[in-house]
Amino acid sequence: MKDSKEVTIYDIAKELDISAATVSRGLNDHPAIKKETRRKIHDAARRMGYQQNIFASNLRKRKTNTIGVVIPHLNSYFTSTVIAGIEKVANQAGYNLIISQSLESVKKEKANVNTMFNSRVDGLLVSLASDTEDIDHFQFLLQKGIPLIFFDRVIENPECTCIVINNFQAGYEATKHLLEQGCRRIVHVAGSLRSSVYEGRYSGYKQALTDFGLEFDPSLVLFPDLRDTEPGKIARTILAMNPLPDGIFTANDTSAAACISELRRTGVSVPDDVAVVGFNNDLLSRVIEPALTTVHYPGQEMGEVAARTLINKLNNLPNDSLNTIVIQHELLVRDSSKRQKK
Amino acid sequence: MKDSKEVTIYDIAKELDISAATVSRGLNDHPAIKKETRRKIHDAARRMGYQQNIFASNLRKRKTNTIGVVIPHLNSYFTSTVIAGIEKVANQAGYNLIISQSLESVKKEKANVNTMFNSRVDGLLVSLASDTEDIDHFQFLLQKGIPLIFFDRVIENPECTCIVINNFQAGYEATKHLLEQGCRRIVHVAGSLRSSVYEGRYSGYKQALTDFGLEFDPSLVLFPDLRDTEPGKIARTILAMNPLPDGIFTANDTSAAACISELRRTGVSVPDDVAVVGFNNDLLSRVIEPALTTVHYPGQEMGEVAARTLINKLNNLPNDSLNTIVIQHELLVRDSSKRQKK
DNA sequence: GTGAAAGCGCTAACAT
DNA sequence: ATGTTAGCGCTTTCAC
Repeated sequence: MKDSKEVTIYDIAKELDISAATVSRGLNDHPAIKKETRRKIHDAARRMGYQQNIFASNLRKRKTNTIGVVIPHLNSYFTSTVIAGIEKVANQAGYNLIISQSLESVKKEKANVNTMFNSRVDGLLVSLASDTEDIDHFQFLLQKGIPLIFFDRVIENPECTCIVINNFQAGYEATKHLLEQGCRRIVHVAGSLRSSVYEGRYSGYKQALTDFGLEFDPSLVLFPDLRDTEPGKIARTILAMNPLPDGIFTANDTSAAACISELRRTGVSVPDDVAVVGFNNDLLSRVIEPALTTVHYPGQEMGEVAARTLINKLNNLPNDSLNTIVIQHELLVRDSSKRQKK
Repeated sequence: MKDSKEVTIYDIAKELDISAATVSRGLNDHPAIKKETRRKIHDAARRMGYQQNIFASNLRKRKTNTIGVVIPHLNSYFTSTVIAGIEKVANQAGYNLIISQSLESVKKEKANVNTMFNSRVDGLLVSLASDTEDIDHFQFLLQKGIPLIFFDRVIENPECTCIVINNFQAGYEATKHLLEQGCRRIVHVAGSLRSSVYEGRYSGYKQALTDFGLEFDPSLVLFPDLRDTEPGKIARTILAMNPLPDGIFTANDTSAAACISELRRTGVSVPDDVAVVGFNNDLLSRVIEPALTTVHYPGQEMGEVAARTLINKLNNLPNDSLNTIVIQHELLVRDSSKRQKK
């Protein structure tokens, strides 16, 4: 059971024989309070074990200094770097974070957004669930004047800023790289096309094929469940193809890694028989043999930019109010795709 | 800017010509309110765009229905499964979560705990930073009657429940397995011994050696920075050993994977020259070639148990008030350690 | 530079 | 089954 005796500013006021208002001001380092008085107040607060009641404060101020973050999943290297970035900027600016996962479900996404709204977050940073098809469930936030910023998995719209990488360009470069290595039959392991990031990578893939004068072959595009914990399934599908492809571009590193290990187990050489390019620059991309060519995805930076953009908006700063901010990605060429020129 | 006009229960009360108290009860589905009235209230609330003000509610109830979670790092498969487990149980019981990372620093851990305390969390779930040496900075919570539960990285103590796996036993089994595969010169890649989990694994390793009549050789134990992103460093240290070891037991999968790929790159065969066992059952353990023998670490379950224990405590349920709850681990034998009997 | 007083929006005794 | 009333602890306007 909690002690029912919480120390309040009234207790401190009584102790020091001053008013609660002065204590409140002193605690918040209001300039109108004498240094001496301020010191006394802080001392007493420490001595008496005072802890601010944030609820009372928030209730009164009608502001929470809290930013809500809604993401599809916590369990990826990318996500945790994004959050690290957000946290860094938010903490510096004196904001706290509430983080929640939608687990790739619009329904849970809606529920989370509502909870956050009820918690009166000052603003929201959102990366959409893969089955989110529109952003109607965010409209009420905008109407209430709560700033909203999308990052990574976004739906572009005139009302809120989006922070993204150029997935089209990245997919294009990845595919182009494979083509330049001599690949002509390139499988694409795609993610759900409802998600902006996967759609972009897929389109980039198609465009690169076209630019190299190759015909797009739908049978070479796979749409597995990228979250599937059973790796190898994708690889087996690919191995069953006849003729075998000579290149694979996957929309994430996990499935690329699964492909590589399964292919090699079956005696297929990577990169010589099949060259592989992944996406994300996950930790495992450097550990796997051969090291995986992949697209570096600057999570930390994306998080920092998103948070900074939101906080600027909260402070009504000029903010260059760009509608879409594109973060630079980078194709990291490693052994899994490096071939001798044929 | 936010609309200054928030809809309150008074607005609803006026609209329906009933009292605010009734509205409050209706909204919370208090049984004493007529179904009919309740329906009217809910309808009006929806129609008028009412949203509960959680701060007012928390302030009044002196309870937040929020659980704080403090963890060292968000970015591991294990951590995200733990959080998934916590979230599942917490949500079912109507609790919200605040998550914060200590980034392996006691200092940040302290700050986070204070913030959570100020946010009046009902209870706290904590996995300690690796440089945390005592739990003095949690004492004030206990004095204030805020229940506290440690999980995974714990310091055992009489006052709070700890949820752990038996790291000693797991380390013992891992080492014993290597010994049974014929290994006699086994390197242990350890984590910081200040952390309970790594200390346990290390002790288990030593005990197994002793039980097999082998002398413990301190020069075979490495203490690298397990968070180091430059894999291969550990492996190079091992490769420089003369004679080469014939087995490696690492305290996590990442470093095991790094070792395997570096060893093979240098032409050392895994498992025949060197057998490898990791720890965590990370996703990459199944992707790497050969598949990594590892200790399965039941994160989801640990999270569920931790949350349930805390919530029981919050509800003053019997709770079997065990001081330490041990979750079952499992050694998963895969190819990286399977040798022909010599 | 400090105090008095009102009120943020909600809940829960107590009363009816 | 519903209403009255009194706060929860804080901030802030206005007054001095």
